[in-house]
Amino acid sequence: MKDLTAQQSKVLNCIEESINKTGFPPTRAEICQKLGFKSPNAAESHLRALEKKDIISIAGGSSRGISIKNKKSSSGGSVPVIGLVAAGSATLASENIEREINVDPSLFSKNVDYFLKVKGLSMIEDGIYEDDLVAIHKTTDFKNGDLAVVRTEDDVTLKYIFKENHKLLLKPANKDFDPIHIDLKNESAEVEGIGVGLIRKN
Amino acid sequence: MKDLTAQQSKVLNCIEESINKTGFPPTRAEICQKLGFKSPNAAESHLRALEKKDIISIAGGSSRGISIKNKKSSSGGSVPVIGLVAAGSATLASENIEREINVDPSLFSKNVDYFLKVKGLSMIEDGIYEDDLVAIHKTTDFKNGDLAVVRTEDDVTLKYIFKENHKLLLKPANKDFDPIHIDLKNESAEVEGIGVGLIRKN
DNA sequence: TTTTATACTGTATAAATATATAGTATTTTT
DNA sequence: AAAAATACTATATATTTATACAGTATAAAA
Repeated sequence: MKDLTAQQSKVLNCIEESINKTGFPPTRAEICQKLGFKSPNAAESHLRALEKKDIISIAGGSSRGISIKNKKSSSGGSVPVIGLVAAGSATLASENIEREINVDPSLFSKNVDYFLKVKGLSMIEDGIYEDDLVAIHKTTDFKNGDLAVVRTEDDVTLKYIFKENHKLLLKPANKDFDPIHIDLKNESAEVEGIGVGLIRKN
Repeated sequence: MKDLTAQQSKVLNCIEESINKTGFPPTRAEICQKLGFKSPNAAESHLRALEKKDIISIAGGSSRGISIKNKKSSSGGSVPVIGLVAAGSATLASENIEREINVDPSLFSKNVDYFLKVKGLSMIEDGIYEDDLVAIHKTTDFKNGDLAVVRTEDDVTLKYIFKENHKLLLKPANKDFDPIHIDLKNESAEVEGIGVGLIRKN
């Protein structure tokens, strides 16, 4: 999905606020009043930009004809939290799920299938701490440098991944930890997913 | 609650249908069209009856200004995201809100009033990066060592806070940044809230 | 470099809309 | 039996509202 500009976000937010508060979408003039614009065309053009980006739809020829597209279901997505130790086997089996949390699926760039609770300090230099919840998008695809959940023959680990031909490099972000080199000719390794975000509880 | 007549129920149903289908309430004319009335006043008087029975409210002087009363509370926890630059003034004013995200309120230890989008690298050594969203619980209370949103005379900043008598220490987590010392006898500073969590989007 | 997108002000107007007024008729409540 | 509510048609109009057109200016993309 295309990113919204700061102003477009404000307009979108203004629409949401209006619907929540009054029960119906705002007029151009109301958007202008709330955001301090002096011309109705300021609102109009932002609305058209949002429409172009498929965020809202505008019913032609009717007042307040704005509706927000792909509204998520009320409860939002419930996403399981899994301990890193357990991530190896049947990842999403219920016995591995520590809890479920509700998150806005639109929060992260890609769909989040589960949160991985981080153990150890191997990624600490890049701001990933013990007990942080790393949002994982399940996929076997990755680009070099992605943060990946990798299942090796005897472990599951969260590292930066680099692949060159049959050689896999799993690189930690901690100088006290050594990178892991895997030769796919001799050993097996599978990418379970990539990290697309992080949640930390203080 | 007073009972609705058959016609009033039809009109109410028509309103609900319109909101579900289009995202906004109907006009008088649209109600007439759907229910086969030939005069806009037919719809009007039914609406006034529904208003009198406290089923709906009608916003005077605005089109489609119908809203159905006692609706369920809106989506779970919708929490605004605010840029650090804007955090100073009218913090939660709509023009400062970049977007809203839905989060599980139980996710963090304390109630989250807003997310602060981090600017700069002053907390990078403790895993708080630029554009991270720090979950802020609005309060003026704090303990020494808390991560606090502090409004000084000319800035708003996110730092570790330590207070001893009239002296305030705002400590960054980056050796390239100097701690800020504030003598409350000479300068003013206010704690706007404390950080209770963090969300990062990759 | 040119084009496209963003981000507005300012003015104007056709169309959409709420809303008042004047009726008629039936049903329900007091 | 009278008053009030219901349930409409019909017409009119002030206001709201969407929307087009003409500009200016800046930033980003091609």
